[in-house]
Amino acid sequence: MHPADAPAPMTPAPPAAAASPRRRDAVQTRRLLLGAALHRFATQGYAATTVREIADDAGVNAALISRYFDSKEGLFEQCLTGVSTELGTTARARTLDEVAATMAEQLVGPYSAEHPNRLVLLLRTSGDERAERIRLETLRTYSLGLVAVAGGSPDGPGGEERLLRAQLALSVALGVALMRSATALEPLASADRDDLVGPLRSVLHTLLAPEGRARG
Amino acid sequence: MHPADAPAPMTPAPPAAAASPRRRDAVQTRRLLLGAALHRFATQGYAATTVREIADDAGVNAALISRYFDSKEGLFEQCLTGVSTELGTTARARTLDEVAATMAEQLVGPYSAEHPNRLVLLLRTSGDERAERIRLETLRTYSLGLVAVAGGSPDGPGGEERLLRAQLALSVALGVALMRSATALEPLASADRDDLVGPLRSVLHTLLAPEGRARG
DNA sequence: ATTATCTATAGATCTATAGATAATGC
DNA sequence: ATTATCTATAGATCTATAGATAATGC
Repeated sequence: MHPADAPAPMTPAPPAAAASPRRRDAVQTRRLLLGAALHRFATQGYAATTVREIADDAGVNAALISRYFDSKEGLFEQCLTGVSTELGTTARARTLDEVAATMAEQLVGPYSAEHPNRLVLLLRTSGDERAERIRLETLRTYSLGLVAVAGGSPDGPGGEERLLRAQLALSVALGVALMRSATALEPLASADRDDLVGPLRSVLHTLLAPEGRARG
Repeated sequence: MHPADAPAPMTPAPPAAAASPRRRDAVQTRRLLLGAALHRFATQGYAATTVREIADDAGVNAALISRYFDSKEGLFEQCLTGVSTELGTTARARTLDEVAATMAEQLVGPYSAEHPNRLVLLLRTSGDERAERIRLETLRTYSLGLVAVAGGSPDGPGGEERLLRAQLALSVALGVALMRSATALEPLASADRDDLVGPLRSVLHTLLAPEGRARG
């Protein structure tokens, strides 16, 4: 009931039955760790999360984080990479309305509630240079994509302003994501897809639509 | 030049001259600690910040944090309280355009660049219950204020949607603040007041203006 | 004498890792 | 024999605090 307390492990963990034999599946273990890490890092941030928490959530031993990801830092980096490619795949929207719909879904997600939005990971920092580059590159690509969907170009006259506006639009999505993840402010915290899609559409059109069509 | 590296101390610190005698000003020390803490907590978050960093920035001994604020947690709480009252005082805007102007100024601030926006503190969590309450209350008050400025009421038919939209508007400001503080995404990161105020105004009107006037 | 400040440190983490244990494959 | 997993722990923090030091006021 208290979403901040104990994020359920990705898998109900060893069902505590008669001492089940050791699981022994490197691929699955890697997956479980990534999932648990994504959740913790997104919810609490990098520094506030311990490798022990992640391992416990995943139901495996903490030493395996070093084994499979070298370090906590390496695990964080892999989480970022995951979100980045995931975003790349999702970016199929061809119109601003589709972008709004996608954003709304990402905000509410199959995740949310217990499972926070993966987007917020793009606002979490670890201090690591390499992670920083991944994050920046992802945001840059995303905002350039927005400019393209809006039918503009980031070059030429007015291009920089279009890019700025796209980044502001992106800030909206990330801001909402973080607000929902970091606060219990109602009604925002429990707004559903349909509550969000309308306002998001308006904002996207206002910021990005070619002049003269501010409202969808 | 690297804003993330070494946030300049609030005061050039002991000018390293011939061993100056101990400063001895409790009020000033408290102020210096609060300022340094605000900066660090906003930039790095609670967990990633050490009391030692804060004390060094302020140019005083770390033990004084316990003395004047009981604990790191107490210091964080005081920072939040500060931002909260500061926001209360600023909230003099009577129109959406004034709100946009205020937001733009807060985003660029007398702070920014080296000094990050204080707003982002509202998205930083420490896990402490009391801090959480302060934060939530501040956000609630702010969003209710936005509804009022827009000439609406949070009660009655459509009231909840107006409140949701106000919270989305607030998310925009906080999202932009955090983006600028956490990433070097250009042109957003170095946009100035004038670059921001126009788009912000559009967004505020879109989200909050009484029907029919989407654009300023 | 009072009180602001600093020194030194106890106690509690937290990450990373060396080496032991236990499944699986041959 | 190989390799996934776990145990145990070294070493590096980090916070909080007891008690020493140094300004100021009387």
